[in-house]
Amino acid sequence: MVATVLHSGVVNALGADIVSGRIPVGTALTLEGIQERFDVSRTVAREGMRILEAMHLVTSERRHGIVVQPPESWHVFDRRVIRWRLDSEHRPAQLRSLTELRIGIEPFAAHLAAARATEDEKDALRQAAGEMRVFGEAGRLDRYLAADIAFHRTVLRASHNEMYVALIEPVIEAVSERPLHGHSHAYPVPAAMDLHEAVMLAIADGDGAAAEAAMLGILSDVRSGIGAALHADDVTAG
Amino acid sequence: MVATVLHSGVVNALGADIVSGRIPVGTALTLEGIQERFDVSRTVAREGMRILEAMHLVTSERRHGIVVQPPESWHVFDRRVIRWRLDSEHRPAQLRSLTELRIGIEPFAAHLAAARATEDEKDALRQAAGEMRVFGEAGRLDRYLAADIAFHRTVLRASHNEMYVALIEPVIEAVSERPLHGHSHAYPVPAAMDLHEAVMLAIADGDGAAAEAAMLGILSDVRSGIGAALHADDVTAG
DNA sequence: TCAGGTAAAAGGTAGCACCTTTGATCGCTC
DNA sequence: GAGCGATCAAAGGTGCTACCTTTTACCTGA
Repeated sequence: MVATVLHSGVVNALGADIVSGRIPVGTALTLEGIQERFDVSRTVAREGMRILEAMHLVTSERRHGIVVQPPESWHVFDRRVIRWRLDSEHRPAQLRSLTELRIGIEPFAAHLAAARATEDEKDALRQAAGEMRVFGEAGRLDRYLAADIAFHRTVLRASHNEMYVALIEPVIEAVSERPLHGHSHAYPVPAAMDLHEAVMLAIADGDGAAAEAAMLGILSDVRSGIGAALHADDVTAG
Repeated sequence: MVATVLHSGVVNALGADIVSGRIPVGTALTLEGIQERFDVSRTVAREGMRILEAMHLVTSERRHGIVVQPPESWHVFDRRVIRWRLDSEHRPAQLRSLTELRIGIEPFAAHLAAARATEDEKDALRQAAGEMRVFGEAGRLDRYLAADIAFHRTVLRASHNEMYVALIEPVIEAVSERPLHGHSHAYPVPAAMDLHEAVMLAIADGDGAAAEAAMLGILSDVRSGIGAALHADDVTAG
């Protein structure tokens, strides 16, 4: 928490506290309280609050103080909000949300990639799929996972849609954590390698429908893993 | 642009300028320049910059000033960034991105909704689907569109995934603009009403696969509308 | 070519005036 | 005496000014 700039220390600490629920919704902070807690000047406290306000974690009103907002209004795609939730006890809920998001967007991202991938991106996909095969068969799990991550990252980038691109980090987070999501069978399976190869070939071939279908195949076991949580009652964030 | 708080005026003006490209990437602003342009104090200028910095529209470095960042680093899901892009000459590109996002997320949102919708949400879907039928057959286009919007909004909300919920406004924006996306045939068609009804019934019935399939049907003509733009070269944001 | 000086610009501090909202107190009426 | 409106003080964010500190790009000169 060594802050090159002071306000980022304030933001990180308070943001994590709010997102984790340690500071409950509705709590009214004051600038003076923040100044004292972090031993900073009013300016620093105010700039920190502006940042949290931009994330919709708090609102600031005269006479009312700085009021912690409910999760519904948070900017849940903000990198820092995601990070804070992953670092809190809400990590499982955050990973579930991310995985569901991934299930939604990856198939059509593959479709778009088939239409828009550059030669460089196609090369990167070929290499990633190849490495998954090689390291998967060799039992090199770490390298296999790295190739897997590179593959999915490249597909999203190759969609050339800035919103899909913006979701790369969150999706990668979900990909990396896959084993935690009820995905019980041994991790590198031949079927997965085949499917990644199919996605790669379809994208290289410009066949959007095939790329989408193959990506759906990759996600099918993630979907069944999520299935158990589908009727979960505690799906509200916070 | 009447700003109850001064810094929001600064943020809105500069944000729109940056996002539209009127202030090119790499431009270095200074606090002093901002103070003069908007006739505000240093405090206000700094707080405004903190907000733009939180959106990753600018970075602020000593000696360099406040440097405008490239579109890749923007927080493209920030409501204000989307709004500014929609209000700029990049509106078509933004709508295309949003429509592609919608195509990705709505089917699985329907799937999730089938598992998680509350009774109230199911009621809202029934009502929206019913109104689409009634107003569609009566030729009341405005009411038909309103019901359509309510329907899609409710499906996303019923997914009970905060990330899908956070995408409601952007998706609605795309839904409202559908006619602009090469969607050429007359707007309220019986097939659309049938499909919305099918989604509603599947969700009410808890049948995720059916809900997803029906939603894919709703999106099929949006997808064909996008098809023309699939190989567009100017897909980079900014 | 490298060392050191210089200055630009953000980072940070301090403190004041002001505005809005809240809520308590006071006084008037019935 | 009870209720109701007016007034006033305090809280706390908003905004401004002034000034010092720190970083670092860039220039100068050996």
